[in-house]
Amino acid sequence: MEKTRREQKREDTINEIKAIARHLMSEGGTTTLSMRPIAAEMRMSVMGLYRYFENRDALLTALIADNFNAMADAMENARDSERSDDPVQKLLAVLIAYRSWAIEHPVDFQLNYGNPIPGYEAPPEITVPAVVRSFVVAIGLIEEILQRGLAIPPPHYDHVPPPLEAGIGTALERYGYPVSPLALYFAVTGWSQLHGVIMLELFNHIQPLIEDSTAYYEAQVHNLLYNMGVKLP
Amino acid sequence: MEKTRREQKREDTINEIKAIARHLMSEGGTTTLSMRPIAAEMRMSVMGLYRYFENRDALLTALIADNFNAMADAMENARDSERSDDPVQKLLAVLIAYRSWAIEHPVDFQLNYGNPIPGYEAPPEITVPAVVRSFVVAIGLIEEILQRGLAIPPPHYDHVPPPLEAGIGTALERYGYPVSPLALYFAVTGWSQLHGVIMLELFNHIQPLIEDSTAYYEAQVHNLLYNMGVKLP
DNA sequence: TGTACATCAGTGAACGCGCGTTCACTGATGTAC
DNA sequence: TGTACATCAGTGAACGCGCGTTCACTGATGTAC
Repeated sequence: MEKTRREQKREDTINEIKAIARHLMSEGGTTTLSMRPIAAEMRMSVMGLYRYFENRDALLTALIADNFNAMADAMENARDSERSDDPVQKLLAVLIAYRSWAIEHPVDFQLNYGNPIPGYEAPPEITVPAVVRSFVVAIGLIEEILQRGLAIPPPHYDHVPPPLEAGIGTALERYGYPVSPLALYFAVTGWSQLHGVIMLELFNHIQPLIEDSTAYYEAQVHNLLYNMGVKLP
Repeated sequence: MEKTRREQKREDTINEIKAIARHLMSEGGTTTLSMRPIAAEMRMSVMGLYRYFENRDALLTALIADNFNAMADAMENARDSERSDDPVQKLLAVLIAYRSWAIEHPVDFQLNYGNPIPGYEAPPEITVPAVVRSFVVAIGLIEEILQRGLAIPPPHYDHVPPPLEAGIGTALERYGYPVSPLALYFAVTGWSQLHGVIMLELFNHIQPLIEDSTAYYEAQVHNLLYNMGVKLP
């Protein structure tokens, strides 16, 4: 079914609204996004916007959903376009792509992972599947690395710490993803470690100590893999 | 010199304003703090507040300075009240105290490390010394651990990665703190890793995967030390 | 192909609200002699 | 100890602004016959 002119124009307008919203957030922060400046920027009355989004929260939800999907796209793309078949190389590419996306889209990353917006809560049925998508990319590669014996974790790190076993088990059941508990544990560990690097960089906290934050992130990624017992070239 | 009744009352009022500001931020977020609700909560006219803080930004600055100092207090206190003389035990206590402070003061932590507040920038001459204080606690213990040979870092982690040497060197000169580059590098690494864990916990991102976030944090702290080559009991 | 009608895009005034800050003020507390 | 004065705490109206959303509307685009 082809798009009518009207449908096409509608889609364009929606994208324009989103783009302007992102731009305004880059200047005024994510937590104070408001409809009126968007309308002004578009040379349109405020109420015109309500033809496209039921209210401000609906616009936020659309932006957040876009962001999670774009991030997952970037990660999947990094995995699939890595020349080597080595899952270690693929994982490296995916983790690098994760930060690249965040640094190239600081406001979008902030909208998803920064302060909650007062009075707004993202509907889980929208966000959870999108988050799971990007998580699956990393965890799939970790599982493959473990199964193929490409990593030999040291004794203190070759098992899920006992107090965490229950929680990890519950999570695996809930999302029904067939993967070992250790792979999930490694994925969470890596996520939280790299998340900190990205957040500190995004808000300029780490720059006074580290000049080259790209090199710093890469060093952290290498540490992560070394500590899992992966042999890097 | 003793405080007059008036001075004492003034101090009390300032503390009351701050406490109410913190409470309001815990409900409405840090980025939308405003003067009028504070005044309302105190059953005072808005303009009364301006006797105590020149404007909203001055109030924010005071809150942020308090936070950094309280955090440094908590860390110094953990170091000094650790029974053992072992710097490894002291470092463990300090790192645990760091998270405890964040979890017990989520809004304060968010104010210092979360989204920047639109239109506001904390004056560095206030924040930098306060941040340095808490950094010094951790890095001093790391340096002692290294000097006393209590940690034998593995080959991939016993030196600052070459692309980072320059930046680390500059930072050491700037702050004039007599410590080895490797100690600073370890401190930054630990900071960024644990920062991620805390941020994800604070905004409820990690809870679906990890039930016991205290145990998770402790596992991360142990990993951190293991990877530095510290022998833990 | 032409026309009547339905749908959609966008307008503009208004409501009720909240914001930081200004200004000129009143009354209470402290101080100097 | 008493009094005149200075300082401080707090008030209340007003300014000019921005916000999300309501309502009733006009004009353009598409569709059915």
